[in-house]
Amino acid sequence: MITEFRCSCPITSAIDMIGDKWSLVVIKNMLLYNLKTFKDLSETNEKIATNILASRLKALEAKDFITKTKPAHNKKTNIYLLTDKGLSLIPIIIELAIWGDTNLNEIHTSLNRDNPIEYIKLNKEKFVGVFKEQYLEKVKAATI
Amino acid sequence: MITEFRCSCPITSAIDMIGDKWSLVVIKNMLLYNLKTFKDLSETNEKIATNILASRLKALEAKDFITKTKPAHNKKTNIYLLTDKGLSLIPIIIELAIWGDTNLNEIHTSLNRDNPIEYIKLNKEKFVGVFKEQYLEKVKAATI
DNA sequence: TTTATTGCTTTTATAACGCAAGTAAAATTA
DNA sequence: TAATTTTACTTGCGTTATAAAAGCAATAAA
Repeated sequence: MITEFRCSCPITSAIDMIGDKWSLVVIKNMLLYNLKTFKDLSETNEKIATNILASRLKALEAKDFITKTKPAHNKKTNIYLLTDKGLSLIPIIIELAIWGDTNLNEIHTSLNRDNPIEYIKLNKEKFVGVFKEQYLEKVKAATI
Repeated sequence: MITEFRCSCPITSAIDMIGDKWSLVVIKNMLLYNLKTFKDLSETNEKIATNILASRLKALEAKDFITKTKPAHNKKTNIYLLTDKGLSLIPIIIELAIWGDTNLNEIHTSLNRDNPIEYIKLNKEKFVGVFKEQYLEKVKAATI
């Protein structure tokens, strides 16, 4: 999967990089639910097919959004973690969350209302940092 | 093209609605360059195929992101305009612009540097309103 | 009245996605 | 230690989405 850029517009180019059906969904699940393994990521509500997940993880690693490492004590399980570049997508994910929450509740009645999205809306900038720190803290805690 | 929601996550659902390869690109071109006709939208740098454009405009109208009207004095040209719901995507588009500008310049050397994106970064919230007002003003000016 | 423009549709081809099954290596259980 | 399970994929094949090119009807301009 080679990323080809349609033109020199940064918006269109951003969509060329992460605007497919699955990339941001995978990154969201890593970020918000702290999912790290192939199995975890394959068992989410979105029900991604394993071949698609495999190809997407490979592409995300090639684009430096995630890293793939095997922990010393476990030769079987791969650990996928978000890089700084992956974390730089948080503002986009937050805007998608706000938009979805605000605009899709009428159409999509089964939308999840458990997220404290009102808080996020009022403090967007703050939550970019909050999400990033939370994620990095969880990663750190799991490593120790 | 029926939108089916993969699950009840607002982020995934937002992607289900506008996360295809073309929807946000078409909306961006309407918003930033004030493009209104099929011809205008088919002649952008992205070089969308006319069959894709036709299907995307139909879907965007069905989802209430745009309206399609024929002006009284011209029975040939259709005018496509963004609705309030279409304009509600501005924050997402802004984040994509900022992200693309910040992260893609090394990879994608031909990225357009003419946009005053540094201003936008420093005043995100303000520019959501600015873009919306600019668009509505242009539409209004063209109607009179 | 001829020609050009606009807004598409149709056709055909290719790429992406999705389901089901299979596989290999590691880890767990009997 | 052997058998089973788990994890992380790959493979094959059918379906859907996207793309390039051509065509066409209605309107507008010359």
